[in-house]
Amino acid sequence: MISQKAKYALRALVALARAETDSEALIIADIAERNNIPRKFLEQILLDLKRHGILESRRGKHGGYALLRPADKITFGEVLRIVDGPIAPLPCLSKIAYRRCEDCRAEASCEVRRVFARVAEATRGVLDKTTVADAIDDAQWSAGALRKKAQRA
Amino acid sequence: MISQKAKYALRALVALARAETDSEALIIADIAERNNIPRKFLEQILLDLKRHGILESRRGKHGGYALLRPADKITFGEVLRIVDGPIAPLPCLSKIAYRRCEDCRAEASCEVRRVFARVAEATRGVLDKTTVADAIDDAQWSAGALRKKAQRA
DNA sequence: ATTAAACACTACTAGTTCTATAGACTTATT
DNA sequence: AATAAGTCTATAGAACTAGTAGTGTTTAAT
Repeated sequence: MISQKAKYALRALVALARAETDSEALIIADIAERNNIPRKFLEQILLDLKRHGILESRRGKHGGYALLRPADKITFGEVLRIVDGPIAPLPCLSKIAYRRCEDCRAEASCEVRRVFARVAEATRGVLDKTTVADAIDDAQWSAGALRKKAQRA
Repeated sequence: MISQKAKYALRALVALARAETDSEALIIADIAERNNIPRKFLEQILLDLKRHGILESRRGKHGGYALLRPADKITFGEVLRIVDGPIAPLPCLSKIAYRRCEDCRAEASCEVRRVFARVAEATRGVLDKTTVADAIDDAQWSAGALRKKAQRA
């Protein structure tokens, strides 16, 4: 399960990506209210995303948040790693924070690790390839439209 | 990240599956010691797996634990659901414990949900198809042996 | 019948993480 | 100067994690 925080972060990014189209900046209070996110909690999240190079902000009147990069350059995986930490199912499989499983006798021959290496690969295959822009596109498509994407790709 | 408990459970099952070949029962203390698992903690875990139809046990002298089903009928997914609860990355995507995301305005059009539905599918694709027997086989194979499995399948 | 070996069950706990909330501060606009 | 917005730090309750402890029950060997 991803955290509530990650869910909020991703919802906020989707909202900001939609606003991007009209090149308007959004203020925290609006994002929070429109997406059922506790305002003060969202403040921390957006600030964190800013510090990690996902968002930019302006203070004062007419301030607000906007994407720093285009929505098709922000992957779910990147956001998740910032907000929730490693995606890997085991510490010994993490790219960003490798840690040996202290109680594991021999990592190289660990059966559990081998299976979860495949899990990690599968989830990264989705998360590191799916961008915020993709998520918005998906939502606009009806069932039949999936064919069209396949054709384009 | 899966819990430490799940890691212990899977390691214990691998040990039991290996013992199965020689049709011997293993006692908790041995499994614990040989796999670096706290003994009393493991007791709880194995008991839970027994209650869920994965293991059988005998009490008293010459007692111990054994797999109730053959190792190729026990999937990682099943074990994980018993020990850690739902595998799904969002409550609204869980098969065994569906729960609406309370703060979500419209589930059907939720962009985050759509992306994680693909993640869920990918991880289930591995976890529900990989058995304890597979895990042991994998570990015995050298690199080239992967080809052989593909041929068999 | 006793004893020892093993599983069965319940309760508890220290530490950590999650999900916020609160409040003071800084910056920009009007 | 007043107001609207983001920035930063601290705190706190609830839930979860990873155990530990202790007692009870069953089985087999003597």
